[in-house]
Amino acid sequence: MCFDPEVTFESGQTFRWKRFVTKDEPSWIGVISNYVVRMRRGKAECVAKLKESNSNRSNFSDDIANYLSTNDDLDRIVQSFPRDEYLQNAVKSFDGLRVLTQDPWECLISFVCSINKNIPAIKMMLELLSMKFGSKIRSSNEVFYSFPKPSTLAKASKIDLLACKVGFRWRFIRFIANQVRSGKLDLKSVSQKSYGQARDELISELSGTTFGVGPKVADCVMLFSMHKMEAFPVDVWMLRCIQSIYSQKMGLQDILVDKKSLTRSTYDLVHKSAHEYFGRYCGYAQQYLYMKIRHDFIRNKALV
DNA sequence: TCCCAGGTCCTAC
DNA sequence: GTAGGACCTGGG
Repeated sequence: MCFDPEVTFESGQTFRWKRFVTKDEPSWIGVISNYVVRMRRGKAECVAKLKESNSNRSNFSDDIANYLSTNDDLDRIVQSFPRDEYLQNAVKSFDGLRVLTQDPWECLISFVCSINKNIPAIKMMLELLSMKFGSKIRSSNEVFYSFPKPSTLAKASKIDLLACKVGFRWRFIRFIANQVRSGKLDLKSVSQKSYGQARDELISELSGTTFGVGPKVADCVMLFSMHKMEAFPVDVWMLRCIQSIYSQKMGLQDILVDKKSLTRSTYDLVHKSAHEYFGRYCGYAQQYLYMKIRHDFIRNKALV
């Protein structure tokens, strides 16, 4: 299986993995389902398990395989991409990148936290939320925290949420937690629907079941937890990427000129064009492009 | 001090 | 239907 934790865990799709270097081999520790997992290239090891978990209902290797989307045929996915130089270079540069299949609830709250924040700040918020509202999982020499449950966040106070540095997002978090806890928003049933239906259901204006979930956050949940490959989250980085590399190829040059953000209808138009241009696995293409445009931008900044 | 950050919501045209 | 401002807050 082609999997590089370094690339995958730093690709902005997940925020709670921590990097360690032991005996000059880097490893990553994070929480998947009820397990604390140490991940190395091609190897996953259970470090600790949540005591309250029901061992009959989950199996370590199955949970890991599902999380890492091991059924994805990366060769076939990459073969389906258009032969353009920028994307092909991205695929070469970020070999081992996988689109994960995360828990939809954790993924949804993570990307609600991402609104108008940079990655270090998102990591901090999620860490604080887990420490304050999650369950402790003890390994031999360290303590980890599971991601908080909907019922816990649903009854969290404004003050306690603000202590986790989530700012104005506290309303979104508590509202969504209540919808999930009450069953009005059933993420499992959403995940079983088609991309279009599932996405619509997550976006507040159509369903009324969420608040604080627009097209970008919904697309992240579609791609990073429900494995809908047609999703193509368009954030500020993808907008820069499309403006500088793809606007002509996609016929969007007039629409995107000087744009710094997207309206709902322009977002949908960009998504439609991206789906047509990159094909049925455009979600994977987006992830390679996201890595490359950020990498190029940071490198260019360093050269200035 | 100002600007920005893996956006969304609300208001005024 | 759409542009423009507000929104918490930490860091550069």
